[in-house]
Amino acid sequence: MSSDGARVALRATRQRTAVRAALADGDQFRSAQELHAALRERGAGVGLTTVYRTLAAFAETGEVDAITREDGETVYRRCAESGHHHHLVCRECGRTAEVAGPAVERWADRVAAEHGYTEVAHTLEIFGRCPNCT
Amino acid sequence: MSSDGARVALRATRQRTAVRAALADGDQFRSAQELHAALRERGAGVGLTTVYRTLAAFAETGEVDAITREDGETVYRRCAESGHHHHLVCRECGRTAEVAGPAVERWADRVAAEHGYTEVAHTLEIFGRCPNCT
DNA sequence: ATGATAACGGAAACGGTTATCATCTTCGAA
DNA sequence: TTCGAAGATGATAACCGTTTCCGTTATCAT
Repeated sequence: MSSDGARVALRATRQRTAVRAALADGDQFRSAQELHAALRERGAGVGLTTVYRTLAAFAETGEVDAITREDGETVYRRCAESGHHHHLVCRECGRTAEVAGPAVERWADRVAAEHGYTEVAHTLEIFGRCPNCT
Repeated sequence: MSSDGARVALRATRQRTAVRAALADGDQFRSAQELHAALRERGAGVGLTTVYRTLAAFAETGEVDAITREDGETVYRRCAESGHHHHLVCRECGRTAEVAGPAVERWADRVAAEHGYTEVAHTLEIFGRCPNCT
């Protein structure tokens, strides 16, 4: 059980700072490629590879939320709430609300346990049309 | 005189029959590529493109379940239960159980309504390690 | 049987993501 | 302050599942 990957602090680099700054710029979910383009525009060039690595690392530590959209692309946003939560996403404009559902977590864990499953995780996203777009 | 855009029945082709037969062969979720290989092995050659198209069409009509795994690959299985349900998937061997969670459906709808969202849909998959693989 | 058109399928393109590997940076120990 | 090992970077090249392209073939109502 030496799987506590987030033990060693990440080194402080210009690139990681830049990615954080870019993330702080908005509260919408954005793809790695969009963030890469935004960084290039503001003059803080960061390699695409590094953007991917950095976002993956941030997601690992919980510093950002990462969700996989229906088309398979992964998008990131700095986390408003800490801890486990889900998202209510407008399929028109992308507006997102974070929602917590303790009951759902318990339900998922219980169902999995009833079937004898271990190391349980789950994905849950709610899609709809937000008030503005309705 | 159809009252709406009810879909025209799909034509009966050797390929669609073959894909159905391949799906009937097991009850695990399989990828389009796996099904394509299985079809080739049993001598019923079906183009990869056609396998993709056929599976997408079947998923559209509800004839098969399609879920997107954590790595982004889409996998298919013929549907055991009709109606809305979710899946408990072993991330090791792919074994799957279908689970219904009326309470979760209600929760999702309620949360979305509270935020003013309409035309609500949701995705929910539970991943874990099944008894055999633990 | 016939013709309109749905379906097919091999090849090439696509697009997001990851691997490679040579080079540069960080940071703690001396 | 200096030094160097481990960490981090990034341009490029794969990778891989999926979709598009488009000429050919099969289906089915008439």
